[in-house]
Amino acid sequence: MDILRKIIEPSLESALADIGVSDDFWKKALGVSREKSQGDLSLPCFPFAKQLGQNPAEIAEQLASSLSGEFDVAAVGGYLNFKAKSEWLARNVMSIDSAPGNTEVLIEHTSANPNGPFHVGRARNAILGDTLVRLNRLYGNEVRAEYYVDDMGKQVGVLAWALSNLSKQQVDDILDDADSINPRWAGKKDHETVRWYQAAQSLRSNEGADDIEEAIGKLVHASEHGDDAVLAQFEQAYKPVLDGMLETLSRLGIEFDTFTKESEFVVNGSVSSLMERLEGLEIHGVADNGAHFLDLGQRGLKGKTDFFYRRGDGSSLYATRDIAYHMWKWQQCDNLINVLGEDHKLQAKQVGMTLTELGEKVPNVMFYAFIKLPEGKMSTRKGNVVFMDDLLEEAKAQAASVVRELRSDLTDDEIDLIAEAVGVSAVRFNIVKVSPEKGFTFRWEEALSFEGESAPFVMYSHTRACSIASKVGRDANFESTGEIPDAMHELLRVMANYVDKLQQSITENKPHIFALYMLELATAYNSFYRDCHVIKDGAVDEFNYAISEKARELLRNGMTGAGIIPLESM
RNA sequence: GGGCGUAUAGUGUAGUCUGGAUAUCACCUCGGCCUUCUAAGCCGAUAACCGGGGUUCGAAUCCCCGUACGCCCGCCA
Repeated sequence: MDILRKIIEPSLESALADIGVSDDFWKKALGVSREKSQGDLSLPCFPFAKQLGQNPAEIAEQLASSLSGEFDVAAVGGYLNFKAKSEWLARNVMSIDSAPGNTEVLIEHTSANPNGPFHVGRARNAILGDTLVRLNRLYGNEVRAEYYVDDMGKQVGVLAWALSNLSKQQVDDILDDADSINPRWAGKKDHETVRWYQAAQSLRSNEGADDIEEAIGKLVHASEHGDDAVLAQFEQAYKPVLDGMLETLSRLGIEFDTFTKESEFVVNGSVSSLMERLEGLEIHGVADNGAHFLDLGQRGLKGKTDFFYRRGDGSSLYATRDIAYHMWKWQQCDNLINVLGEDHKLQAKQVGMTLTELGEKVPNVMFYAFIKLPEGKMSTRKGNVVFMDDLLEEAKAQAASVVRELRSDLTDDEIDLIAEAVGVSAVRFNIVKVSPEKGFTFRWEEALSFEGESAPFVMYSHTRACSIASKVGRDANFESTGEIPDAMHELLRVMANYVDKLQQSITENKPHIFALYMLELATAYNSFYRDCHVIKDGAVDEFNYAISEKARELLRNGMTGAGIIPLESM
C-alpha cells in the first residue's frame, strides 16, 4: 500500500528522529501487516531496542502517541500498527489511475519449433509470455510480442525431407495407425503434417537408414549456409504447421506482432560478422579441427566453460545466431524479455556472457519448469501428450454443461459464447497462477476446475458488478462518502494495492503475483457484495454504487491483463 | 562426477531475494447460509515450513552439511 506508506513515512521519520533514531533502515521493515485485523502497515520496533536501550513495547507506545495523520496507529506487543482512515482511503481509491509505464519492451516468447500441434507442455511458455505482454500493456508500456521462428536445422530438415519423399500412403503404413489423428482435427494442418515428421523419425530410428540420414544432413547443411532454395523448401514445409499452431494460440487469445526467422541472420551476414568479432576477443580459442569457442571460465562460468560458436566447417551454431538475434533486438527496445524453459539456462548464460563481452546488454529472462503429466514427461512419440486443441474443447464442454445447469434462461448460442470464454480463461489461469520456477504437473481435474482459485471465480465477481450496473442503468457519481463497514474497508484496501501489484508483477517478471492479486480483489468484492448492497428497497446507495463501479473497472482491466475474458453475464 | 533449480497441512499453492506477531489462499473432509443486486458465491472448523547444525533478541526466510526430485553438462536445436 504505497499511498499509505507515502503519508506515514515522513511523520514516522520525524517521530523517530525525536527519540534518537536517525538512519532509515526501518523503511524496509515497514511492511504490509500479516493480519488485516492488525491494520494495513506494520513496523516492528525490536531493532530500535538495542540502539535506544529501551524495550520495544515502550518504544512502540511512545511512537504511537506522537503520530497522527490520515491513519489510526496502535502499539501492540512491540509492533506499531497503522490503519488508513476509511474515508481517506475511499477518496484515494476512487482516483486510482494505472498506466504510468512508458518503456518500449520487446517480449519474445513461445518460439516453438514448428513441427507439430501445440501441446500443453509447450503452453506454459506461451501463456506466461502472453500474460507478460498483457500486463506490460496494462501498465502502459509499449510492447512488441515476437515469435522467433526456427526455420533451419535438423527438426525442420526432417520435416521437409519427409514431405518431399513420403506419400500419404507411406506415412500411414509407417505409423501403422498407432497415433491416428483425432477426426475432430482432420484437416487442421499441424495435426496432419506432424504425421510426416513422426514417420520420418520412425524411419530414422531403423537400422540402415544411412541414406536418409545423409539426405537430411545435406539439407541441414545447406540451410545453415543460407541456401535460398533449401530455405524456401523448409518454409514451405513448416508454414502450414506454424499456421495451425497459431490458430490454437489465437483461440487462447495469444497473438504476435512480429515473426523473425532464424535464417535471416545467416542470410544478411550478421552472423558471419559477429563470428569475426568474437574471434578478436581475449577469451577466444580454436580447437584442433578448426572449431572456435570462447573460454567463459575466465569470466567466472562454472561447469562446462568452453562455449563453441563456430563449427570446424565454418558454419554457425544455434547459440551464435541467437547472439546475433539479440544484438538486433536490442536496437529496437529499451527492455528485452525472453521466456525460456529451464533447459535453456546454460545456453542463456552463455549468450548473456558473450553479449556482455561484446559490450551489449543482457536480456531479462523468465525461466519456467516443464509441465509434465502424472504419468511422467510429455512425449509426442510415446503418445503421452495432451494437445491444447483437445484441452480447449474439453474445457469448453465442461463449462457448457455447468452453464446449462445454472442458467436455464440462456439460448444455445449464449451458452456457447460463455463456455468458450470460461474454458479458455480457466485453462490459462490454471497455469499463470503458479510461480514459473515451480515444477508443474498437468491434471485435468485442476485445469477444468471452475471454483475456488480459478478464472471463473474472478469472472463471476465481475459479472455481479456488471449485473448491478445494468440494474442501475446509469453511471455512478461519487460525491461524498458514506458508511464504511469492514467488508468495504477491506475492498478499498485491496483496491489500493492494484497499481503496486501490477508494477511488482512486471518489474519482477512474475505474472503469478498479479494473477493471485486478482483472486484477492474478487474475494474482497464478494464480501462487499454481501454486506454493502447498492440497491436497497429499490433505491440506489450512491456511495456503494461508486465503489462497486470502481471495483468493476479494476476487475475488468485486471482480468484483461491476467488473460481472463471479462464477460458481463455468465 | 560437475553446474543450476525445487522441497511448506491429505492434495495444490503464497510467502524466501529485503529475517519479525498466532505462516497465505484454494481443493478435500466436517458444519452453517438462497422471500433482497447471479450460491461458479458467502461464513465457520480441522490440518503444514525435507533432515541436521550455525548466525540472531527473533529463522520458512541468511550460512554450512546432508537427503529427495527436476533440468543441464553436443562442434544439436
